[in-house]
Amino acid sequence: MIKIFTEWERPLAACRLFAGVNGEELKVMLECLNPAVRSYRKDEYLSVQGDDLYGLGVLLEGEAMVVKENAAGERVIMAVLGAGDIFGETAAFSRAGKWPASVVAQGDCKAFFLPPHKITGNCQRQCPSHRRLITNMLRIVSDKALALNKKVEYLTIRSMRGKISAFLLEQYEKQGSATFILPLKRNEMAEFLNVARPSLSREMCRMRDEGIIDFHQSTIKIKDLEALKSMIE
Amino acid sequence: MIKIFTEWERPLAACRLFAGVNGEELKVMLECLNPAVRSYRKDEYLSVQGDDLYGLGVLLEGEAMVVKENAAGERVIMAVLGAGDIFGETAAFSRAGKWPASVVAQGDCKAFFLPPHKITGNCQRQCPSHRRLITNMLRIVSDKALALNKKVEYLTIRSMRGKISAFLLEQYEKQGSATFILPLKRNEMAEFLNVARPSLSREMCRMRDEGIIDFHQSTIKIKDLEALKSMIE
DNA sequence: GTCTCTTGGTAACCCCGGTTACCGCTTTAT
DNA sequence: ATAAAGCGGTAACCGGGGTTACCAAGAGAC
Repeated sequence: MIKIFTEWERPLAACRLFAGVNGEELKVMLECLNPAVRSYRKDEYLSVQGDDLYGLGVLLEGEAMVVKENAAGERVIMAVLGAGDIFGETAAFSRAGKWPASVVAQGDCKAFFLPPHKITGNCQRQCPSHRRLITNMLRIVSDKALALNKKVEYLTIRSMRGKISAFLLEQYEKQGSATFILPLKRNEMAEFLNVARPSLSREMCRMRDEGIIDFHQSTIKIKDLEALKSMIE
Repeated sequence: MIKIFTEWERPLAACRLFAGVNGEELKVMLECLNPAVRSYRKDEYLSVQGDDLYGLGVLLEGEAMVVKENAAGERVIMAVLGAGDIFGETAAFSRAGKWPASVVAQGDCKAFFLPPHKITGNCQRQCPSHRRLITNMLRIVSDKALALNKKVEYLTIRSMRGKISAFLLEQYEKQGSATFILPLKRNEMAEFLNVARPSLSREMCRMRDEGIIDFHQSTIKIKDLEALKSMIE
């Protein structure tokens, strides 16, 4: 499968699963792993929540969204994936053999899937970096768990102001400026925070009227940082 | 550290970190890992949210609670630990070097901590089972992530009836009988579901009045399973 | 025994935020 | 260019559930 290596060298090099593995070794390992690349169109499902999971997913091209549907049928955005990102990593190595969430293509996508035993098992050729895969996975899954922890933090905030403030503060810290672009549209942001879209609009406008923030479309400006921080309580 | 092995053989054998490692090998590995055992009294903190994390925790004796405090100061119960359970596993192998939650002793406890490099690094003695530790960790952390996913599912249910129903149904499935004992007191259950305690009482009583459930203290009986299931929506 | 602490049921109040519906603006398709 | 779809602000309505406060029943402690 040298084709995979040459055609998607960049996303693979960026993939955290292969972190610390140099080009030549990566080529050897890919032959060893021998994954099958599949193509998807916009809005097509790379995986469906509840379906049997036979391997860890690696996104080579395009953008996809991890979406969780709860018992009430409400959709909650879990993550947005880009080229080189992996998905299904939590379920692949645990007891449950089902997809805990769905992955939907946001545009045309290409991806491949790796059965977990290809990562944890000893490969016949004894690739020197094979062991590296396991420790990489350990780190990836740990980070994932930590991100979920963060998600729980958001969800346990009871008031909407609190959620909005926590979200804006995180974006502010991530982007480093008091004026920044929201990475999500209103309905996506509402979905992420698990609130109703009109309620979100209403509350954000109130906060604007009170002089705490200012915004225009996706451009947002924090005017009163301290007030924002105190909102979380 | 043979003392550790002989004194806590049972909890260590039950510990998922050492799953698949037989007694003799375990003894050798413990000498290699050389952990320091620490004691705690009831209500003492084994770890404090936000503090620097220097290692993965292993509970040898007693019972402890993993508690997360959000920005609003509300406490949310994340898990209850028993002898042989580990904690801090998510944070230990990720980038963040801080405890994402606190661990509080529910009674007198004993525990030890293992720096992550002792698990992922090559040990000088080349213990045959050392590699096993890493794959065990991978599975443990994956399960953890999946459990957090479950937690997120609870939290994304908007109505209180839905939360109560989901919780009772899970207990019902776990305990296998329509009549069972709730593992949490009312205030703990309220904390777990992230709702106010009086509101929980009120709603449970309504459900009783409607003939869906019946209860007395911690003993609860599901009278109308179908009705309960339909509540989640 | 009585005192105190914990646990859990109850009721009144009222606010936050979900629901619905509508409208104007922007983007994309044909 | 015009239609169609998506996005986001606004307003009225009202109910779920948070808050507070009080009380009753157990559970230890002494």
